[in-house]
Amino acid sequence: MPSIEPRFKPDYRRFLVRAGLRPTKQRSVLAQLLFVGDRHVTAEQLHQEAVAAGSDVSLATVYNTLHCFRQAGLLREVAIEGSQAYFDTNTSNHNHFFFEDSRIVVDIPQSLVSLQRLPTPPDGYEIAHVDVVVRLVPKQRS
Amino acid sequence: MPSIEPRFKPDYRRFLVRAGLRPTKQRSVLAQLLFVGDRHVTAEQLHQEAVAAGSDVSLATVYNTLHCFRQAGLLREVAIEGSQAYFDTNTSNHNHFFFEDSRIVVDIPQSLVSLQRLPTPPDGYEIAHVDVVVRLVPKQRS
DNA sequence: CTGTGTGCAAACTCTTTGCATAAGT
DNA sequence: ACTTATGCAAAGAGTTTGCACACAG
Repeated sequence: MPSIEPRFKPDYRRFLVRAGLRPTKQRSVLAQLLFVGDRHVTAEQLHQEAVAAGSDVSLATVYNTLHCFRQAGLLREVAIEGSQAYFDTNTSNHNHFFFEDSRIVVDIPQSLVSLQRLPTPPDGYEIAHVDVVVRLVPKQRS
Repeated sequence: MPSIEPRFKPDYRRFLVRAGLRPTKQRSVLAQLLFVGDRHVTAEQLHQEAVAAGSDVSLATVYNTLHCFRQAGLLREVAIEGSQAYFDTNTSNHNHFFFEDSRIVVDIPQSLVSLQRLPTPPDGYEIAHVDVVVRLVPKQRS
């Protein structure tokens, strides 16, 4: 039986119910960690945060919950690095910086970049999403 | 001892030498399969093609060779789908369509899309590459 | 010959799954 | 009560690695 800190904000219970999800302790804790602004986390990161916060959620549940949130439209999964999945709490169509040294993902302020024109999708298809990732490396010398 | 079809074009041997790589049989075969235009392959795909072409290269060698080619600047690795790595024989800064149903990657003709302006990279960093992936799903109805 | 590449199998990482237990309504 | 979520451990996919053998120069 996991010892979940019972002092989670009840707001997140309502938040989950509104999204059509059962407000379990684990989901409340994870929601509380996730939806505090625009975040980009891996399952492993979120799991460690939850453990550090005193609630020993299992990694499998973190995965389940992330996919559950994704299906509910609360998160988007972004493919940036080969093997690891990043989950983005900002579900709108926006762009990302990726720091290749630290493997950190951050949003690019909306105004700083924009596509001049979208390509016409091939027949029978429509555009689901446009992902723009600007990959950054440390500058060589000054 | 793998039974490699000995009729690989010697051009690819020179091609590899020019890139600073030892022209082994396996590398020649893989180069011949890869560099016939703009291709986007996974390791598994390329391995199957090589086997189908009669040269039983091992999957490990396909991985080794792909990374070797990437380091030599002959390929670029594109992160599109969570788990699988796609290798792109077009190393220039261009854009991609990704068909989510068939998981196929194709280049977007250069002229069809362009970034209006690139964001200024944060201090100490420079832009290594900009990846634009336009994700396509089958259109709902006609 | 000498050094590098290859093949195999095992290891590894990230993710998913099956099943018994626990929690939500 | 009934249903759905959780936790664990095991399975799974994709990729990497270690080591003996083979090949290129």
